[in-house]
Amino acid sequence: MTIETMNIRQMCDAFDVTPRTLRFYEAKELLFPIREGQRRLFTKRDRARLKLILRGKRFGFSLEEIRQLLDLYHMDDGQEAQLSKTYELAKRHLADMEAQKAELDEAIAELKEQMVWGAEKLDQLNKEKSVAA
Amino acid sequence: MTIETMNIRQMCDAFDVTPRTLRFYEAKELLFPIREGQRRLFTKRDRARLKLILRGKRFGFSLEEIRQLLDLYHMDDGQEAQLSKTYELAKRHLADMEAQKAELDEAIAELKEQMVWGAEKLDQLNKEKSVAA
DNA sequence: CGTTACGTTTACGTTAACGTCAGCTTTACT
DNA sequence: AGTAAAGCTGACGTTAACGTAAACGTAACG
Repeated sequence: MTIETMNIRQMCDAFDVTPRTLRFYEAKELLFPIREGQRRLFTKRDRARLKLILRGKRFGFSLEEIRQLLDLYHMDDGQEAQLSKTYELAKRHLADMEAQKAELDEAIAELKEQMVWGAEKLDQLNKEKSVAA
Repeated sequence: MTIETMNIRQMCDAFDVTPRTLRFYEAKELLFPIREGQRRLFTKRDRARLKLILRGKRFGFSLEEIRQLLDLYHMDDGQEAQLSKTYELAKRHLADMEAQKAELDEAIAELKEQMVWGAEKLDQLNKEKSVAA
C-alpha cells in the first residue's frame, strides 16, 4: 500500500525539488498540503498536482496558467459553476500543445538534417587526419 | 526576389518582436546585423537565426543554450575546430527534444481524456437546465 | 537536559529576458 | 532651415520563479 501523506523531505526526494519550491507553490495556491501542527503533510492529491505542475513547466506554461488548468483535473462535483470557463481554457491549452507538437516535429527533423551534415564534415576531417598520419 | 537586408522595423513586423529584443539578441551575440552608419541592417542569415531563436524559446531553451546551438546551423567551413563539441551538444538537445515530444504526446492524451469527462459534465448540466425549463 | 535534525516564517537577493525612458543623431520632408 | 520620424546608446525598472539567510519551534536522541 502506498503512503497516504508525505512530509516535505519525502516530497522533495520524490520529485527532485527543493522545500522552497513546495512552499512557494503553496503560497501561489497550486498545492494545499494539510497541517500537522505547523508541519506540512502532502496528500495524494498534492502529488498528482505537483506532477502536472512540473510537466506544465516543461512545456513552457507559467505557474499562473498551470494553476488555472489544475482546476480541470481537480474539479470536485460541487462547484461546476466555473466548469465551462475552465473547459474553454483547456481547449486553448490543448490547441497550444498540439501546435507545439507540430513545430517540435519539424524542429527535430531539421536538427537531424543538420546533424547529418555535421557527421559528414566530421568524417571528412577524420579522413584527412588519417592521410596525414 | 526577396530583399537582401532589412532594417529594424521590417524585422519587428516580420517576426513580431520589439526593437529592444533585436538589440538585446545582438548584445548577447545571437544576431550580427551589419551597420550602415549607425543603423542596423539584418541579413538573410540574421533572419534564419532569429527564426531558430524564437523556435528554441518556444521549446523552453534559454538564450544561452540557443546561442551555442546556432553554431551548428551556421558553422562556416573555416572553423571546424569546435565542430565535434557542437555536434555533441546538438545530440543532447535532440535527445531532449525527443523526450519532450514523448511527454507532450502523453500530456495531450491525458488532457483530452479530462476534457471528455468535462464535456460529459457540461452535457449533464445542460440537461438539468432544460428539464427545469 | 543539551544539541542535533528537521521544519517553519519572514524577508531580502538573484537571474533571465526583456520594458521603458531620457537624451542624442541622422534622415526625410516641407 | 525647421521639424518630425526613425534609430541609436546608456541606464534603470520589472516580472517570474525561486535561492538564501536569519531567527525561531519542537521532537527525538544520547
